[in-house]
Amino acid sequence: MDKQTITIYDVAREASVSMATVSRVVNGNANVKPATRKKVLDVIEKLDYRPNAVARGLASKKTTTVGVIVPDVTNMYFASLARGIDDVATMYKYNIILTNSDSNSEKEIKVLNTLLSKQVDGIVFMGNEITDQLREEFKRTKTPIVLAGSVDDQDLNPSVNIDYVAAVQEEVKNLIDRGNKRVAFVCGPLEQAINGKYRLKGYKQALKSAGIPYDEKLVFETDDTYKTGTLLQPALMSVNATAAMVTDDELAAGIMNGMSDADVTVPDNFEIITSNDTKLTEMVRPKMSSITQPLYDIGAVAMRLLTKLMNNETVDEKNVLLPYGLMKRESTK
Amino acid sequence: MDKQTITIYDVAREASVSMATVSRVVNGNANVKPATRKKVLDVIEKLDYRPNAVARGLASKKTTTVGVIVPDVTNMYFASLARGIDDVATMYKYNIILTNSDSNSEKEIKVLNTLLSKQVDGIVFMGNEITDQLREEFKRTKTPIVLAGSVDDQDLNPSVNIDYVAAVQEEVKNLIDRGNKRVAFVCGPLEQAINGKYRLKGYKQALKSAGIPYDEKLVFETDDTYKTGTLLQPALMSVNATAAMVTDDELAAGIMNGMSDADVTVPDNFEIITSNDTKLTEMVRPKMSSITQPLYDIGAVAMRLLTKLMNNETVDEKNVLLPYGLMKRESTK
DNA sequence: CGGCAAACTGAAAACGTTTTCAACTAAATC
DNA sequence: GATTTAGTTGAAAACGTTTTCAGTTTGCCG
Repeated sequence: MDKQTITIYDVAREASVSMATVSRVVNGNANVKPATRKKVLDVIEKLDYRPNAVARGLASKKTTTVGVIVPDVTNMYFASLARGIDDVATMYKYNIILTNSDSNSEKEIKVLNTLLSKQVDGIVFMGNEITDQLREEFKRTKTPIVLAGSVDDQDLNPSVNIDYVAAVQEEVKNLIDRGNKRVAFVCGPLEQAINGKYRLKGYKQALKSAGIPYDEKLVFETDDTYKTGTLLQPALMSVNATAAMVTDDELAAGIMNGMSDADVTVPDNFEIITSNDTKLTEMVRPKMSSITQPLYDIGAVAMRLLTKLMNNETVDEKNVLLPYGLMKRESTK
Repeated sequence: MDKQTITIYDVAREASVSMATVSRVVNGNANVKPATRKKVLDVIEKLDYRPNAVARGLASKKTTTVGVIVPDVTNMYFASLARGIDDVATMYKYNIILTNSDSNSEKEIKVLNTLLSKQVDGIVFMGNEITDQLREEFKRTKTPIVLAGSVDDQDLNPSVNIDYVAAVQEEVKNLIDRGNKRVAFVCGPLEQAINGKYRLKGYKQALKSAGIPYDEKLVFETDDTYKTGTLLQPALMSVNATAAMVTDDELAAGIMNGMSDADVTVPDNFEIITSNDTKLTEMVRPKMSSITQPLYDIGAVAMRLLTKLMNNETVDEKNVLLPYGLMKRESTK
């Protein structure tokens, strides 16, 4: 199937110049006489010539395409980041190849390699369990990779995040200060550094500051889904938890609805704080109090950082921490 | 920046064969002696050779990449479709370049052209207002384009949808049968054929069958956002509506919460039916009754259809209608 | 009006594959 | 053992750009 019929050569012939000149005007090179430029431009218009980006990519070794690896676009958290990434990518004339990994390390590696084979100029990676093997692959390539909303406990790659430890610590402290002696920590897989290393650390620190002993029974490791959340009420009650710090909005919404369905009123009899501040927090009743993260900006800043890396500009700070906030809504007292 | 150092030529030299042979084994061509194949494969392994997809694309005129144009990935409806698309794309060894258009016709045209310049093998388009100019661009290219969850009133492009007219008609009929004399129709922009031509038609037909005159005051044209929904309660009350057929889940959630906030209980004093059956319908309280659409499948089937088109296979049905359903939850009596 | 720098232009070599075509080898047929 | 045939292989030409380098204008100065 012929996608493209008109080449730079056709334009050159029609305009009685060389391909080199056509290439120059297409690329906005200054060294072209205005008259020549106009002539070429007219022919381009007339022939409806559209440069072939593949050929261009081969010749220039730049594809103006970046890869984006995301666990699941269907998750609002990642969708927001992806949107931020695409917007600044577009701003800098890049396109994104978006791939879903389902946080499956095998898929991640596979997809990383197909992205590299497609010669992307850079990669934004989201996903929180960075296996040794994946880390090796990261190291092996010269293509810049930045992590967005994702932490690697060994800070090898540039990244954009918020300070998860501090944010969780602060919120859990508030919960404790309000009289909750037994605060549950409901999270996604603990193997993911963001949960097992960072957020859990914040939780423990808050406990410690308040002189409350850490009780493993209060830690609920889940799969981060709404459905799972809805089923958690009995377990939460059985350990006498009166509040929960939850690491995912959908999960938190599930818990909240599970509570309501069991006639446990939120926040009077159970307080809930969630972590991602997606728009879901406002759509649900009661509205969920949350750590606020600039989701869109995390993506946007990550992509901006990547453009610098791709241009070999020096970056002052490799691991960016964006400010977080605490938004009190109706799921806390 | 050198992304790739090892070429097919290096492999050829190291294995003492020609590049043609290496190309053959890489592409699984049968005409290679097993011994040779093994030798080449070993060298590939040893050198960690990874074929350059850009060069391949130039030589073969196939990029194994498809473009996906979406109004906004952040909208769960489109995110679900996108996920379906990506999954079957991956299944058929394609990658997707994902771009957000914000339903802006200018952006759509621009993005379409950059996708074509990148030589994508096909395009999945989502967006409901297909301007004449866009339609022209569609016609001009030989690259196959399929519409997913999007209708063009002139059925020029292959598409995958549900029968919006019938679905809305059926739901509105149910509302009327349950005694609602004044059913509002709350929708996104009427210029979008899916609203102005299809859904509205279903609404009118239901009215007509029931012998109820069409009242323009009951039609609320909005921008499809949650926020707008929350503000709609007074207007809805002022026209004495007792139920609403809503064309977007977030919008519907907004309306519902707006009602609750004004102490109008749903469904006792106001019934709501929504249209997209995203997971939001279940997360909100009361859960929203909805037309069910196989969102993921619409994307998946669209992509599958596209693969056929890209292979020049004959397709039996160009405009696919997937089955819809009606899911009663708690926002209707 | 000769000379020189600056501005402009073109020829041709990359870029890393696929693909065609011809040539070669080994097996099969008679 | 000669001939055919099928199975393997390699040389080289595409694919559509960018980029280098050398060459040609042009404009300006004295």
